[in-house]
Amino acid sequence: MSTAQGARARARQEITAAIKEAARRQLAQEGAAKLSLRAVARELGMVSSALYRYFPSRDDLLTALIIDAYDSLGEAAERARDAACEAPPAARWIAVCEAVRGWALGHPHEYALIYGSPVPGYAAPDTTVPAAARIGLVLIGIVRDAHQGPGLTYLPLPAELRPEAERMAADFAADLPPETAAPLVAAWAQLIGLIGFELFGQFNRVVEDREAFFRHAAGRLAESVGLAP
Amino acid sequence: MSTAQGARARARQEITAAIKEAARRQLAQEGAAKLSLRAVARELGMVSSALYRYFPSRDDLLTALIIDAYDSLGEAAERARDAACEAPPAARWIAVCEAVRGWALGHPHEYALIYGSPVPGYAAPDTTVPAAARIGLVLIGIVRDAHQGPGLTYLPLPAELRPEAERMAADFAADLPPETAAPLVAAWAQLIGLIGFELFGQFNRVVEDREAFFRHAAGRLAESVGLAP
DNA sequence: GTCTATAACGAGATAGAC
DNA sequence: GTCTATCTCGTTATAGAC
Repeated sequence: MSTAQGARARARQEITAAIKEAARRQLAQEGAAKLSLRAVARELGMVSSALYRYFPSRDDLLTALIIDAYDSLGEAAERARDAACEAPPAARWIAVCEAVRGWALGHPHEYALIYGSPVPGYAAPDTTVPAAARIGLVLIGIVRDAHQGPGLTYLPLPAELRPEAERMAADFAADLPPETAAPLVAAWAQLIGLIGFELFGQFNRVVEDREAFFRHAAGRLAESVGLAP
Repeated sequence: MSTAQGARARARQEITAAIKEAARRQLAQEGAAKLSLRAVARELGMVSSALYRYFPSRDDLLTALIIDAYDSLGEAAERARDAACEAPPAARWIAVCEAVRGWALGHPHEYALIYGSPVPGYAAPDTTVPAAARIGLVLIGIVRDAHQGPGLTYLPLPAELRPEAERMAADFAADLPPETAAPLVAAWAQLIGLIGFELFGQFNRVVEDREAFFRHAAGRLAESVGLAP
């Protein structure tokens, strides 16, 4: 009986994975706005109503794809961090940035899904938050290591930012000085901005040697969060 | 006869403007991927084939919207620059950044059109390049003023970035030291990244006081391109 | 209980004849 | 420019296979 349940559960997982895979293909071809359950079902030789056993609605399928993308990106970042665990924090920071860029170049449509324009009529539920936070936690962790180890440099907080900085630090980096909270969040957004510009074509005819440019920018981001060069 | 032609030209311009306005409304509701000439025509009480007198294809309408958006953003940036022409370069830089953010918050769907995910099946033609460059020229101009006036500080170029930096400087900032080229381009991408994160909801539950956070980040971007604080 | 298939709904897009 | 016939879509109700 447990075998039968195991087999059923396995089949269910396989079909779920096949649905998501087909949906990702559709994502690449038509974009998230046009993701359609019927087209996914057609590609799998299923009937559209059968998909509702696996995803209660089209939006739930989208949510699953978003969570998968965040997790895939987070995993790539964590692997890069672990591979560079012997290096000083600034080098580890750069390695993680390059891993994020590498993931984005390898998964452009999933990148667009999570960091591109919102899908009209869709609002990501709170269940996406933990997956979305993974990459942020990796970046915070590197700064934390530097704070507990070789040291962190930071500029004094301007008065107008102090309340917000203290709130941010209390929320997600209670053990770090509040001076680092805003630069960290800004560096995170700026990292994604750099990658998005490359991915979405804004660097065409502007930046040629993208690797060298990005490595340098990532290094300056590391400095901006207080990591010693 | 010249009167008649003038009236005709005026009517044509008015209808063109009405079409773009309706298309922008559609953009806000359905997204760029689903922009359809038919829906635009319906909203205007026209027949879809009549639109082809004004825009040869859906892609041409999209291109016109993109150029308009870049121009609108560029104008906002230029106005902010001119309004702050008495202020020191760093303050002018921040004023321009805040104007860009203000424009984005006021025109989120046009922002998504130019800086968000690419529209599947659409490739922006070269005719969009001059409009897209306007905002960049404003930022470069501020750095140029600082270079010719109060002075600019910059770090030495790492060897691996020198060829690319010299190429970039020769392309769009021949009168500036090559050391500033890469930081300028990076700051431009990072500025858009910051704004995109706020606009697309990544700062939900992370940044509360968005104005203070952004002003601080813009100030640090100014420093990153060598403007004295 | 778990799944797939059929059929249908209301809404909307689309192609082509006229 | 108009009309119609035929597509698409998400979603649900229902029936039946395993």
